[in-house]
Amino acid sequence: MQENLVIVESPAKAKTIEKFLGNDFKVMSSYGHIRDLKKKEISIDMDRLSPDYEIPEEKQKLVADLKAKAKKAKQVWLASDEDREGEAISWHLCEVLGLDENVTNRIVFHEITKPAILEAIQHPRRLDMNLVNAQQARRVLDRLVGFKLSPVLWRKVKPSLSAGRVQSVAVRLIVERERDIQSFQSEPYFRVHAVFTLTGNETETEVKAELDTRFKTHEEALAFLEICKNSSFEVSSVSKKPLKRVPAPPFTTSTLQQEAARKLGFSVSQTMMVAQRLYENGLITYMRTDSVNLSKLCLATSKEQVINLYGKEYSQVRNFHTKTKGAQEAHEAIRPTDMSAMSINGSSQEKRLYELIWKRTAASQMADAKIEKTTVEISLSNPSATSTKGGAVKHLFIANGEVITFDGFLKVYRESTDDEENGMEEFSHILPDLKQGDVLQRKEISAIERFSSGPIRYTEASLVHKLEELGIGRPSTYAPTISTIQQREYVQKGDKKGEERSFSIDTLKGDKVVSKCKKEIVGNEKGKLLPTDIGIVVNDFLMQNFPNILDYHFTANIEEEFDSIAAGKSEWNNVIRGFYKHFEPEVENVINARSEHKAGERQLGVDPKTGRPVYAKIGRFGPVIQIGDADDNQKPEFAQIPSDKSMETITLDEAMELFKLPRTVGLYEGTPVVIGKGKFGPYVMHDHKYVSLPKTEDPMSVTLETAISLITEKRQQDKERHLKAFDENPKMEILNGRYGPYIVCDGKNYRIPKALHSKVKELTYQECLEIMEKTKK
DNA sequence: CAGTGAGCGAGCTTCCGCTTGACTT
Repeated sequence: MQENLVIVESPAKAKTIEKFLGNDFKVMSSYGHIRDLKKKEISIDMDRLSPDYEIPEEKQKLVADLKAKAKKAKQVWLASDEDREGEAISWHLCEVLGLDENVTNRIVFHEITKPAILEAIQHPRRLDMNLVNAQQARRVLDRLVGFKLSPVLWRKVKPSLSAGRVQSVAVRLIVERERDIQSFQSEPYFRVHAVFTLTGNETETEVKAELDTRFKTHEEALAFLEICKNSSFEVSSVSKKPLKRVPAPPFTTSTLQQEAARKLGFSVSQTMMVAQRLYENGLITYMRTDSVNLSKLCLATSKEQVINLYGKEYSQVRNFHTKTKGAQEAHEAIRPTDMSAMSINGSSQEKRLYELIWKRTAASQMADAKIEKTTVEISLSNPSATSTKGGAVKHLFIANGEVITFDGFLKVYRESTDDEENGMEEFSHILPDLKQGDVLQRKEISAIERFSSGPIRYTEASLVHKLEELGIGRPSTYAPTISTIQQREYVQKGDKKGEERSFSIDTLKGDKVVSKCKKEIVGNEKGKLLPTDIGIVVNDFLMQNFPNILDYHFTANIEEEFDSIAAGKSEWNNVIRGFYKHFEPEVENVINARSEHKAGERQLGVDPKTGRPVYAKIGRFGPVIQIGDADDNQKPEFAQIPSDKSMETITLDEAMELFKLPRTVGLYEGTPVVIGKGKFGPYVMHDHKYVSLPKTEDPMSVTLETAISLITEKRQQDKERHLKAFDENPKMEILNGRYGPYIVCDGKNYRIPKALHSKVKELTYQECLEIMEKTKK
């Protein structure tokens, strides 16, 4: 029996540490927190503001096990993470396992290496109750905010909604960004590009340059091209400047999520799932971290690897420091556990994520990239322009060239940006050797119309980045927060279709200016976060009634108070009381404010036929249009607002359109024939069966006759659908679908080769099995 | 790839942070 029991948070960590510690030590895991506020109740005594903890059902067995092992051990070592949450986990362990907090050993380490663990064992300390209390304050505050605000939303907006310190700010960011985009006015401007030629000894090289001025109007741009017509061009200066690029720090959770999204197209939760597997297989360090620190061991092996692979001049050992607000740095940066493995075995996703992590880590230990930037100024002189304006033409063409003189870390890794327009090109542009006084020939000069671009929508990953910047949320909650706001339908991940826009290009070539008008699609965005009507209404409601909670600095400010508790300068109950004193009456006021109307409700006008009021509002099941009031003697009518319209902007006319369908066109076989509109377009419904309306038919004017013919046509089709059944296997059938005959078996579909289409009815059971086998992959 | 589609009438919903479960033979 081991004399020592060490308790850590993660089972994978426990396994590794046990190897370092020898036979006297048993290492177990708490699997995170073992105790929490009750799930379904507020669980806080409102008079004393004291929390009421319980061990959740799913943790009972584990806790019993820990208890038994702790009893047998002579010495228990609490080795949860060195941050607020970790300290609290240790305290809960003390309480639950019946350990004396005044004597129990508390140890911490920031990296899972043998020396770090042995070092930690040498320097145990006692539990830090101030830190524990800071955590209790954090926990209680979040519960109060969440469990007091959410019910207000149930009453004023829609049941089952939620609000919280983190998620509500995330939604706010998205709603405000969307409004910024809507109100952005794009302005046109004109940039001038030139292609010159330099005639040397029997060679002719091209020089591309851009004018240093952007014109506001088409007229100015054309006037400038006119000046160019009989201008001469000369290199007026050449300057060379060395630049350097430095590698990005190693990955944290947030930067890993961003880069995996940009480079691999992973969603935030996908990244975390793949990383979790890599971690469990011992391939990378812990994936939920805000630290950019690397262990000494990693620095040493990285150095060795870089020198081996790329040579000594590529190596540069670097230590990085975290700048992120509120970072708690309980772990290392995310890195391969063994830098000598450049790649691993595993699924393709695992391989790709691992390689990304390897490259980022290696690059962080590599030399700066050196770049030589050349700037060439090309002046133009025009005799006639000079005479009219009394001076030389004031504009200059600028040609920029960048040559990588030493690639350094760029050999393995370059960080991406969210700005898709500026990709790699800025680097590789090479200029010919030019000298001051060189005369250039103009080949082509074009004025291209461009448009100022507004803010861009958030992606999952860029939202995480923003939250981190504001100090809101933690590495373990970024992914869950992103999914919560989508689950609540505050936000949707979707595509925003671009709009077509035309722009002008005027090109001066020879003595002629050729004008063209081209078209482009702009603003096409994929996988961006868009606010829904519900998200907008909830946000506006919370902003109006609880602006302090939604304040972007609320978390940062309250964190200062938690820090003060952790430093022993304030008492945690007082901090919570101070907050609740203001918060509670606000909640009471809002919930008691008697109002006939739901949040976000808007009257569009009156129904032209009946004169009853028409509203847009969030109904029991989402955004609806309502005609009439609930207390009318005539019941109100409802229609769902389709997803391509928004509650904020829908007009009375558009709203009234919604009530024109479904409409009954008549009776057939004694039951009504109804024309409706579903999510797949207009349809005919009769006797609980549906037939899609062809695009050529207008749902508003389609007649009973055509509807009936569609119904009978469909019946005929259904009859012909079942081509063949088999006695051998009732689950197998040959069906006729939109794309011809196919085999369906146990819910799965298999295509039949074209050559057999004419004789599908003769296919035997055996033959079908063969086809299925072949088309499986 | 292989068909889809309504209207909803009691009781419950909800927070943020830690961490991975998964009953047998």
